Amino acid sequence: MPATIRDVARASGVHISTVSRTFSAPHLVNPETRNRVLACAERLGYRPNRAARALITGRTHNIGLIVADIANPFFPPLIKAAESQARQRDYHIFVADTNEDPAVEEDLVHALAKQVDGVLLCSPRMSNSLIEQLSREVPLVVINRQVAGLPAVVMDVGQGARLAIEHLTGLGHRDLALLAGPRGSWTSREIRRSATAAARAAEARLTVLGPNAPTEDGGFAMAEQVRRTGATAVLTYNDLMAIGLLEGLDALGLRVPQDISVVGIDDIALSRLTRPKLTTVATPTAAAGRTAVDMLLQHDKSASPRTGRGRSGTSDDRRTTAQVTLQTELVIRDSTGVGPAAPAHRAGPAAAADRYATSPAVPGSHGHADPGSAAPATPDVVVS
Amino acid sequence: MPATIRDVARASGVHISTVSRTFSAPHLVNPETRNRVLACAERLGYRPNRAARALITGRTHNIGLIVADIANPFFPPLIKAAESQARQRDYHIFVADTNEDPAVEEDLVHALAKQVDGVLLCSPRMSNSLIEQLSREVPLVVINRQVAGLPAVVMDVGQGARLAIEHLTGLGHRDLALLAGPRGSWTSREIRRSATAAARAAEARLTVLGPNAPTEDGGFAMAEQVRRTGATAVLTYNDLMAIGLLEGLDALGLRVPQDISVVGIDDIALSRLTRPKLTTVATPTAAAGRTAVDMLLQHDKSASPRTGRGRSGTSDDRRTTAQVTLQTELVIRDSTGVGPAAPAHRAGPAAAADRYATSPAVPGSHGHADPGSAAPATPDVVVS
DNA sequence: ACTTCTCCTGCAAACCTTTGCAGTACCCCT
DNA sequence: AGGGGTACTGCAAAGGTTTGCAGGAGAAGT
Repeated sequence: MPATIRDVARASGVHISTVSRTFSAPHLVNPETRNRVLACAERLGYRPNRAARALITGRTHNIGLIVADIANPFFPPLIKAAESQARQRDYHIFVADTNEDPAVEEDLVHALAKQVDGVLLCSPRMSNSLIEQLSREVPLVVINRQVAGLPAVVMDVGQGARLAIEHLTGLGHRDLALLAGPRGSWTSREIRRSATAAARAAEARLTVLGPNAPTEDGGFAMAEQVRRTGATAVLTYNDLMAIGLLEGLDALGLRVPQDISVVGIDDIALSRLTRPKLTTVATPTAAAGRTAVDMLLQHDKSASPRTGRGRSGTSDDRRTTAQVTLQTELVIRDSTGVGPAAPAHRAGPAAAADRYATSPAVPGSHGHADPGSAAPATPDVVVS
Repeated sequence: MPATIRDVARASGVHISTVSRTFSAPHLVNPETRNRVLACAERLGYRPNRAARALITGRTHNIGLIVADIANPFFPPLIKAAESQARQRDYHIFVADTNEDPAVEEDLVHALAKQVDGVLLCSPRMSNSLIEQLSREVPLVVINRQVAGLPAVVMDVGQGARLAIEHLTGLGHRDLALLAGPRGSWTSREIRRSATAAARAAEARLTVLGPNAPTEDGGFAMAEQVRRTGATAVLTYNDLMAIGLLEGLDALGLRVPQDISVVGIDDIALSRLTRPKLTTVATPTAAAGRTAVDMLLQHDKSASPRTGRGRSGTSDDRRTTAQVTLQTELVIRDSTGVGPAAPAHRAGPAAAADRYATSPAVPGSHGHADPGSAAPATPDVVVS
């Protein structure tokens, strides 16, 4: 029913190749002819079939973006950044959600494979070997994970976790807990590794609890267990869990930060709205999205315009597969306070602020977060 | 570089059609042959090219889902519901975000057109005529909008707005304000229409402010203007704006609900976490997502397997294009209280609760929202 | 032994484009 | 008049798959 190139050719009395050129290389066709063709196309409502075009050119001008859970506020900023970056380069982004399920993840890569020029794999839960295998099917860029031989952009959560632990031990906490993330998460492993090391260095005890669902519910459910560890400070895999934990602790009658301190990771917009405001590790999600798109597109210059004269030449120009690491920083707000071993003259949530350079500029989105006219509005303290 | 059907055929010594059948109609090929083919395919890492397959079958088994703003918590539940429904029917969903920009919206429909079997257009900002035109290019189901001749699923926000206004006037408010949504939003028009009528019926004054960006910032920015209207109660286009407004009013030193009442629309998860908890109109987003997928797939049975013998037959089986309307309900929490004209013996936020049947069951997601052990935990009051 | 079936496989057209190559027409120079 | 451009257009192959049709082989029925 929809008009094809042939219909337009017939209607305007030219060969289909001329119609094709009218759209993909207008300068090659006589202005007069071109206008006639365009008019017919317009009249018939013709649009080039992108699937057919992709079949022969090998380029779809689409990018797939697979995320673990679209409902996690961590992802939207990344998605939006990727989209705008892609749009600038005349590409479109198709997003898909895996529900944290590795099987769905694999399935989606296959589904996207031939309809996109590459896939951005965000926080994948699959095994490394599977990812490598899939990368032979479609160009891949992984985000929040390192896979040998694949381009990747990771946020340095290891450093962030270290900062968080140092912040807590600096406040006098000696008994720490870590709420780990989901099984298969590279990020969770990094956090655990780094937090463990930092705790050991500070001679503090660290209990790791998990794996857990990286959601509010996941955090809420662990409140009781956290209490049982006797920890006076907790680091969580992400902000959502921290927020759930906040609620859970509240339900248990524990006050934050007086009885127990909580630190999240991600710095989602929501973490500024909780009571108390959440101390957290800020990750540069937007930058990650942009970078990933750039890496994919750059690596992608080696198009395959028709098979040409066969597999001659050195098609294996697997140039240095870059791995970009983005820095993180600690944003100190109100959910962390002094611990039992703290110097006596210090007290209150913000007591530790003076240990660091005070740069009140916080890179977040909501400029109005600290209205200024209302409560004292302690500015965020940022450590990096 | 990736293996094609021809490679597999050559390797297993059969014709390509046999390979094709091995994958798309296994029962038609001798088990022995089939195994040989499968083995070769496995060895070569062959995967059918979905684009090529779509070209000839006319079916991609993909569905496009276009939303206005993926960062708005309203959408993820809808997306997830659509995804799981689609997955059940062996379809994949590709999501794209328009940034609230009608031009991007149109562009995306074109980009998706030939790569999906249909597009779910969620809260479109385009003109009706443009939508109709696009619907000739690819099957469309619109969500949160009514377009003549197109299948649609809408949530009855009109009814919701009416309930909200009646709730407020019932509490004794006589001066109301409405924070409208973005230009081009059908939902916003519906709300406005219905709210105006309800206010008139109750002989209350209603000031409409807008259009506004449907975000926290959008709500925050209007606090001052709301105050200037002298209204004692406000209804907002969505929860995000209501939450922003809450912050804005707080910054102005106005107390909610003592000085001013606020009602949102959507009942996003976040609205249960604000202080005070937000009174809001709950919309059945998940059901909408599921329904939309079903409508698309059902309307889609009329596949076009090859052009066959031409345009014979009655291809114009444009069967009754259904329009489904989903009910909404009012969830009364703590952001609404009595107004100046209220009976004297009533006071406090929950004072109006007894006016309605008290059904504490709220359909939301977070089962732990009311821990029970903590504060009195007033259960949500639901009106529908 | 002949027909009729069933089961399997191959052939080739079709889907909608893009693009290298070749051909035509015309103009400009010398 | 002849040579060399330039500007445009047509031809046909190619991309990877599906599928109606027909043919071959063997089994079963008469």
